[in-house]
Parts: sequence; C-alpha cells; structure tokens
Amino acid sequence: MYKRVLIIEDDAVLRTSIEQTLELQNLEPIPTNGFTQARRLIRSNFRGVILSDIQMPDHDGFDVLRFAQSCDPELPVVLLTGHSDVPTAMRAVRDGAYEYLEKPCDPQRMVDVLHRALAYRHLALENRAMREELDDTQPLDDIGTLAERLEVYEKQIIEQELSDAGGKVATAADRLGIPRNTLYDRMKKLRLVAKAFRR
Amino acid sequence: MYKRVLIIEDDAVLRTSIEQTLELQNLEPIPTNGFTQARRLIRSNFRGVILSDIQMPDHDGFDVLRFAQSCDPELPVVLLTGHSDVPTAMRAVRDGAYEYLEKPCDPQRMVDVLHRALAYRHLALENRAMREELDDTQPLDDIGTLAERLEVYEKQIIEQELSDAGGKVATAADRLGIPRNTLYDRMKKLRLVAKAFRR
DNA sequence: GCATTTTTCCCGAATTTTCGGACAAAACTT
DNA sequence: AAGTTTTGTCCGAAAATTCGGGAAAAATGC
Repeated sequence: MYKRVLIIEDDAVLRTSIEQTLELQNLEPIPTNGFTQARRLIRSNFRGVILSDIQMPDHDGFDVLRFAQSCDPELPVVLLTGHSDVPTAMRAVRDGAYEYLEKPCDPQRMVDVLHRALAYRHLALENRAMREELDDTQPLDDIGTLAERLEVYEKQIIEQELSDAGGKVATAADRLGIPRNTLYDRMKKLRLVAKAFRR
Repeated sequence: MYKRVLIIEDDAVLRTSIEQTLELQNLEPIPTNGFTQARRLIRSNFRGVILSDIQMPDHDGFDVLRFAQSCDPELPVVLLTGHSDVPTAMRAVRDGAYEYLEKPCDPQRMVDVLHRALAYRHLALENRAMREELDDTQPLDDIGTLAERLEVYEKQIIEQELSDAGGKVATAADRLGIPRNTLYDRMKKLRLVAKAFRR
C-alpha cells in the first residue's frame, strides 16, 4: 500500500507536527512549504496523496487542487482548513477535493482520512497499469484468418524468446524446441531479424 | 459510475428522508429497515455501498460492518451516528468502516461521502474484473515447444469463435477464413467438439 | 589479421497441413 | 413423413512446413 503524503503547509510548526504524526503512523510525509515547492512533485504517476493547507500566502489550496486535478483527476487532495473556512472547504470537495480536515484536527482522524485516500490512490494507479496491460493483449480479435491471427502470437513468442536469448538464434531455437533452420524459416516468414534483439 | 446505496435504517421517517436526498442527487437508494432485511443484498459483487445507522433495535451498525467486511473487505460501509456516539464511530472507522456521518448530517456532506465511497467501490470491482482477465492471459509462457505454445492460442481462438457461433462449425469456419473441413481437422487435433459450444 | 563462431540463405526429402469432394448420419423444416 | 440443411468423417492430391546438410557472408574473439 502507498504511504507517501505530500504536505503543503507554510506554517513550519504545524508542518513539523503533521510530519511527526504521519511518521508515527508508518506513513511517509514529504514536507513542502508551499505550492511552488510542491509543484514539481505533483504528477500523474505520484504514488501518494496530497495534504494541503487551504490558506497560504502565495497560492491557496484551490491552486493546489486545480493543478493536481489537471495533472491527474484521480490524485486525492485533502485540504486543511480553519474553522471559519469550512463552507469554502465543502465547496472544494464538490470541486474534486478528496476531503477536508478542520484545524486543529484530531491526528487519528487525519490518518484515517489519509489512509482512505491512499487506498483510493493505490486502486486508481493499479487500475491504470492493468488497463494498459490489457490494451496490449486485446487487439487480437475479430479480424483476419486463423493463420493470420496465430502469426501475431507466433511473432510475440519468437520475439520474446529471441529477446531473452539476446538475439542468439541458436539458443532461442533450442528453448523453442525446434531446429535452428526451422526458426530461421519462421523468422523469414514473420520478417524478423536477429540483429534487432542483440543487447 | 455506481449509484446504488443500500440504506439500513430502522427509523422510517429518517429512512425516507435519506432516500429522497439521494434520489435528488441522482443516486439509487435501496431502503431496508435493518440488518435482517439488508443481509441478503450484501454480497461481494454488490455494485454499490452501504449506509447504515449505528444504533438499531435488533442488530447494530457493527454487525452490519462485520458482515459486510466478511463478504468483501472492499465494500464501503458508511455509518450514521448520534452525537454521543462519535468516539464509537471513529473506532469503527479504524475497524474498517469507510466513514461516519454525525446525525443530523448535512445532506450535501452525505452525498459527497457517498460519492467518494461509490468511486472507491467502482475502482475496487473494476480492478478485480481486470485482474481476472489478466490471469486468463498470463499462463502463456516458458514451457513447451513453439508448436505446443501456439496450440494453446489456436485452441482459444477456435473456442472463442465456436462459442460465438453457438457451436455451428460452418459459420465459425467462415469467420476464421478457412474451409469447414480444415476446421474439423484442427478441432480433431485439439480435441475440441462442437457439441460443447451449443447454446 | 586470422580463426572461430554465428547468421543467413539454398536445397531437397520427409512430414504435416490444407482443402475440396463425397457421403452417411443427424437435425431441422414444413 | 418427406425434403432440406447441417454435421461429422474419410479420402487423396496439392500446398506448406519441417528439418538436416551444406555453404557463403557477417560478426566476434584473440
């Protein structure tokens, strides 16, 4: 499970306090003092979540939220808010923030929320990775004759074995249980050259 | 995105009120008056989340939570709690509840939380489905001669086409771009019988 | 630069696969 | 129940693939 929490908080005291709380709960805080510092860490494949103060001198929590959402709509942003700003925070939640926490907040509450956000993030990225893998294997349907469809697989298998053997046709043929010459025959038909697999 | 929310609430007035709130937000409430009634709807592939009162005459929210978790640890359970029970609810969250809502709660807050829970649920089930699909395509490695490995794929392709054609060998052969007799030849070699694909 | 390995191609025979024709049995129309 | 379609099987010739031997070209090692 993911553990990284990108903290965006200008108040050094509060930031350190949060850091300690998270460390005690076996999370990995990444402290930053504002949007500018955090910005370069926010990307679509960030394996963690964001915990940002909503009121800050240079940029506010909404800037963080907007930027994070633009990088990845499935990157959870938890907002820290003063009591007076609760209505604002609730609106932020409707705008895509994952959750808000009222300052000062119960540490246990904070880690509960962050754990949920991390679980969500984990699922979202795992999902994305699997989707990509599936896309690779999907386009093997519908069209073409049986022999044509099989050629796709044959090509994949031979490429795999050739790649494992570092382009050595002899060993690849061995692992495939066929004579060298036969593999050359197949390679010619599939327009494969051993050179492409040298390492 | 999923919309179903299984409501477990003994107070008919509150239940109806929640129902209306959810319907207005384009969600699909499934009202029940208690654990007994809800139990048969809770299963590992339930495409929605649970919203349960924590204090009820027959069984309490913990029974619901325990049962739901035993069916599926990734099935979110949101608990409704009176003000005095907040500490209990927070403990429940640590025990696996997705979130708690303090009664009487802001309707907007409720739908926000439910939406998050539904999004999580959606990801969790999608994930599971993809994992199964990937497991199917995985065992295509390492062992056997080239011809043997290809036979696995050939079998899959023919099975697929035969299944689509409802066991009609002629149409399957057509879709595969080979004569009927050839398909019979292949089927014999692969020990496939058309009967198994009739519907 | 020279020896050795490896790639790549060609040949031809043995084997396998393809595919059309034919046909009995089974299944379905009407 | 007769007629039509579909299934499943066998045959045999044409086509494709396999595979061992061989040999030139290219790459690699020393």
